[in-house]
This record gives sequence, structure tokens and C-alpha cells, in this order.
Amino acid sequence: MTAKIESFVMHCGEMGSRWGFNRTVGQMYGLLIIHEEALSAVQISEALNISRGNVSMGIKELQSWRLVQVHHKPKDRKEYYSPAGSIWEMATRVFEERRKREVDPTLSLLRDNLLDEPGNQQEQYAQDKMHEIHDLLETITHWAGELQTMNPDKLNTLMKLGAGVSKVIDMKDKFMKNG
Amino acid sequence: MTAKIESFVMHCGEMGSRWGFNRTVGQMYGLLIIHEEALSAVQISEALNISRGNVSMGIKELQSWRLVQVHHKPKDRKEYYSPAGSIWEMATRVFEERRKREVDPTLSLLRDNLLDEPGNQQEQYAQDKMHEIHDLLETITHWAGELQTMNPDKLNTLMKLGAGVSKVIDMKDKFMKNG
DNA sequence: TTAAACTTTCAGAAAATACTGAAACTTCAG
DNA sequence: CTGAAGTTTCAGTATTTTCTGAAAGTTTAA
Repeated sequence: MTAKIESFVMHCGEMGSRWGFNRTVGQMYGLLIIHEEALSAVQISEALNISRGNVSMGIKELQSWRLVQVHHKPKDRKEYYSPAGSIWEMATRVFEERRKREVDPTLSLLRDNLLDEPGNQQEQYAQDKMHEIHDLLETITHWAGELQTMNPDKLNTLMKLGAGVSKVIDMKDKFMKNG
Repeated sequence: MTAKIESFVMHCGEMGSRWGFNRTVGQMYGLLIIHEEALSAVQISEALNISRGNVSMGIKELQSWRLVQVHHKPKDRKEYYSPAGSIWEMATRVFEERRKREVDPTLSLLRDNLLDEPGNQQEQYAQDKMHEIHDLLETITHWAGELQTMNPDKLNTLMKLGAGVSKVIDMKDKFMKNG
């Protein structure tokens, strides 16, 4: 590993926990991304100086995020791992999985709580707030879902044309009034 | 605390670490949100059964996220805490702070690495990938920033009109070709 | 000043999380 | 079958993170 590559891999490790997994899982993912060929479990454990068992657990974790792909080479029983999909797909998968872990449980709790009638003034206030949060989370996840269905080229093109979201939306407003 | 309120507060605790802080900080924030009146440090420590020192550290943490506001009552030396801003503002602050912690350091590392010339084929491949990631992160943060400048009413209105992001953007495409 | 009422800090304890390595398991060629 | 070549699991250990409570710091009223 050259110094540059190593700095990237180590950075992914440091950021790992902020990105939703732990240090070694972050390192593993970083390594797979910047390495052109797929790597075996032993190669990963040697490159990162971690135990073989840890690699196995890390791969399992990355698979639960749908971020790695398994390959086989002819005449070779080992499994080789590489990142699944394009950079854009990786980003949407991380978003989606994080939504499942960070937002969906909250939405479900809020929905449950909003079914009951509030018992007193204090509960009324609490329910109002929960309602606000619920609606906001629904709006955000809806729009995030829409963004994910687009490809990044489209976004980039529009950005370069100087079209920000608000401009596009203002235009839509105008368009609908006229039409 | 009624059962419903408690379930919300405890949920915020469980989600805390996924949202970027720890359990008690999550609980504290949840409590402040659904409680109509501002609360003193002692009230918080009693409501959540945590030490006074822990409350102090938690408040400090929430302040670093710009999520709490301090109040004073006449004839009372204690400090009283409440959430800062509307639900929408809280959400944008959490986004913004998370961007600072989760994305900005990576962008900066990638920029540094992209300044050097690649030394060999392996480094060339690595740099290409880093370039892709860099551009994608820039696009995403740009669009996220734009979304934050809008208010949620506007988003909701548009959503109810059946205007998804992609529809709006397709329209923009058409509009620009014709114009 | 003083001291009461409050807040912050931080060393050490407790709890949670991650890692290792050996044993168990799986697969497959011969 | 058998055993070699691989993967997974998990009990115990190491590391990291969080929490407590006592001491130090701050503010203010008298």
C-alpha cells in the first residue's frame, strides 16, 4: 500500500463510526473501494493487520449494508470481495440503510403514540410536537427517496447550469400558475 | 412523566448514538423537546436518573450542536434549558453539524490527495476513485445546502401538488430546451 | 469579603463495543 | 468417505466510551 492509499484507508477507518459502522469495517470498505482487484479475506486481514475472524464479521456487516460483492476465480476456492455498484449506488445504499436504522424506527414509534388520545395538557403538547416531527421526517424521507431515483449526472448538469433546487421550484410554481 | 412521554424520551436515548450523540444526550434532547417549559439541570438529572455532572456535559454537547437555548427566571440563579428553534431548524442544524463531522473532513482529505500526481497505475486507479467520491460528495452537500434554505411548508405544498424532484427537474429540462 | 447557590471539570469506575484466536463448521476434490 | 482448504462463530480479552461524584470554579447578594 502506498502512502496515499494508506492515508485514504486509515481515514475511512477514523470516519467509520460516524458513517454508521466501526473502525475496521470502515477500513475494509475503503480498501475495497480504492483497490482495483477484488481481495480475499486473508489479503484484507494482512493489509489491515486484523484477525481473520474480524474480517469475516466485517464482511458480514458490509453485506448487511449491501455494499460488497463476492467473486470466485476459476480453480480457486477462496472468496474475493469488491465494492457493489458505482460510487453513486454506494451512496444511495448508505443513505437508504441509514434511513432504515435512524429514521424508520422513530417514525413507527411516533405513529403509535399519535394513535392514542392525549390524557392531559402536558400530553397534548407532547403529541403536537411528535406530530410536527413525524410530518417533517415523512417529508424529508419522501424527498430523499426522490433524489435517490435520479442519477448524479443529471444533478451535476443542472448544477452547472446554475439551477439550484429553489430556482427549479420557483420555476415550477410559475409554470403551474401559467398552465 | 407519563408513559407516552417516557416512551418518546427513552426512544430518543436508544436512537441517540445513531443520530450522532450518545444515549443520555439523546434522552436529554428528547425531554427538552416534548416538555413545554424549560428545565433546570437538576430537573433533568432527576427526570432521567443521571448525575448532575453528566447533565452538565450533555448540555455542553447539545450546545456544540446549537440545539439548546438557555433561559433565566427572575429571582432565580439557576439556568433553564429549552430546545433552540423550530423542529425544522433543529433538523437543519443536525444535518449541518453532521455534514461538518461526517463529510467535510473527508472532502478535505480527498482534496489533499488529489493535488499530487499518481506515482503508478495502482495510484492512478485510486485517484480516479477518490475523484469520483469527491465530486459526488460536493454535489450532495451542495444540494443539501439548497434544501436547507427552503422552509418545509414549501416542500409540503409541492409534495401535495404531486411534484416530485424528478418531475420538477424534467420540466426544467424541457423549459430550457424550448427557451 | 464572605458564603450560599449554582456550574464545570475530571480522575477513576462502569458499561458498551470491538477484536482475537481457537474450535466448529462447510465444501469439495480425490 | 477423508482431509485439505476454506469460512464462520463465539467465549474471553482488550479497547473505547460513557457516567459518577467529589473537588474546583463562578457568580451574586448582603
